[in-house]
Amino acid sequence: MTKVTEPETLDLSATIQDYLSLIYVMERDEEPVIGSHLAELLGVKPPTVTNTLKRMVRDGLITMNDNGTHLTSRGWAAAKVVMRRHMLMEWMMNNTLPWSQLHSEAHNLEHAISAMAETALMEQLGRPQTCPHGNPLPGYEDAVAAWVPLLNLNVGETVTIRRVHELAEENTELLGFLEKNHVMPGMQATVLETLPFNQTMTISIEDKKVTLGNAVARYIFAERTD
Amino acid sequence: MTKVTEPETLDLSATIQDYLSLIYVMERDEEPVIGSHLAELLGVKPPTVTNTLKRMVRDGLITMNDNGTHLTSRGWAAAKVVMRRHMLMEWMMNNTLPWSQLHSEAHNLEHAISAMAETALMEQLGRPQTCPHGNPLPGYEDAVAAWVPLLNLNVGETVTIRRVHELAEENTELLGFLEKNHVMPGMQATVLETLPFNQTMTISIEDKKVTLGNAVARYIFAERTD
DNA sequence: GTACAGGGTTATTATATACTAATATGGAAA
DNA sequence: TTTCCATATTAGTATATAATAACCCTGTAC
Repeated sequence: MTKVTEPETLDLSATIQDYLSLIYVMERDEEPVIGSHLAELLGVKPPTVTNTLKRMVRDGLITMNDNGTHLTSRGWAAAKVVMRRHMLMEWMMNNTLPWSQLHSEAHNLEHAISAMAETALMEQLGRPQTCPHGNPLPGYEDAVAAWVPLLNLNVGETVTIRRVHELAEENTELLGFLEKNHVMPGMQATVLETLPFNQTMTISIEDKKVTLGNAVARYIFAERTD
Repeated sequence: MTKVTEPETLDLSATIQDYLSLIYVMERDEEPVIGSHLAELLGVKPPTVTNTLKRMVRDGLITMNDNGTHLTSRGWAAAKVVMRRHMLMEWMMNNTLPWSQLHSEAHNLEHAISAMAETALMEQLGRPQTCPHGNPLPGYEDAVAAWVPLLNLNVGETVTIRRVHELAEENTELLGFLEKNHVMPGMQATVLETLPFNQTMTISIEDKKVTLGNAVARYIFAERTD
């Protein structure tokens, strides 16, 4: 059992926490941190991002140089707290709201929960290793490492859906579509057809066909069942 | 069953929501709304209150004139939403945190919960009429009208504790003291002694004596059991 | 009547967060 | 080479929220 050594209190605005969690995901996935991408994802204009990132550098949360933009150790620690709180809030609302709405609800709640509630919830929920979308809690990346994007599967393969990536979670409409079609962790799926030239693939879940765009199929992970 | 007609979305900052709930309690209890009291309760300086109240007038949430400061109908509606969300969040955390910490946790969560989650929780919790401290949800003031302040009781009376008033809830230390001494809704209490000259009264709960200051006893309500 | 207390305000400043408009820059396309 | 696109930045402005310093009422106590 990994010892949790993250800061108890998070004296950061909701805005900064939002920046931190996005940068966290990019860094974790070894993607470059691009300001205009942040602007897009955060729904603000690029100058706002420039400005805010400057404050984050000033406050020792990130560094910016030729090497790109990266979290400092302080930034990592804070970002982990935000991510974990987000995921715990998703679990907390799991019996109250539909799966496709957990993310957006938790996105607000994550900034409002105390360290004490975080700790109590972690226990109460049985120390989960993933969120309800299958994304790993900080420190449990290994638990999801073996799952592969649907996009990488071949026709005929049967798998268990395990994970819908954070970046796909940002799109509530998409989540609703996935939920309606049972493209959710735990469901059994078979690849029926791939149409690379069309940028789509079709899978079958519970005897229903679903066609997914490749951009989406890249962000859904499954466990091979061989 | 009263039909709930409050606005679905609450496009107000956490700050404004805080002002609204304090003013709501004052208005509900027919106390005057005094700016410096707000400053005290909110932990800000009076000029800040002046400023913020001006914005609230501008935004049609309150009126200020010779008649005093009062909620508009829009202000009432918004304040009721905030109050209800606060109380629902207290119930939501009720199995996770100790009673004395529900209030401060919910104080943050209340600004983060969506209308949809509010509705779902209301049902899931069985449409409660009070919060875990016994304060009435907006529209259910009648449910608590018969309860009397401990301060009004006579020596020898045995009652059931029913309510710790919102203004007492603001003091987490006090709540901890009350919890430790079982001064909580549902507990049986007997008045042992009143010392008006000393501004205290002593009650007994579960065979333990507790002495309360009158300022506190005024804010704790009980049900007479005759 | 003076003085003080309680309540409230104005004026000024600061910070975080956002915007628009304009500019810079590196590489890819024409 | 010239143009264009993606990216980032600077300059200037706005709003909500806070602070401090200073001042203004209106009673009440003495």
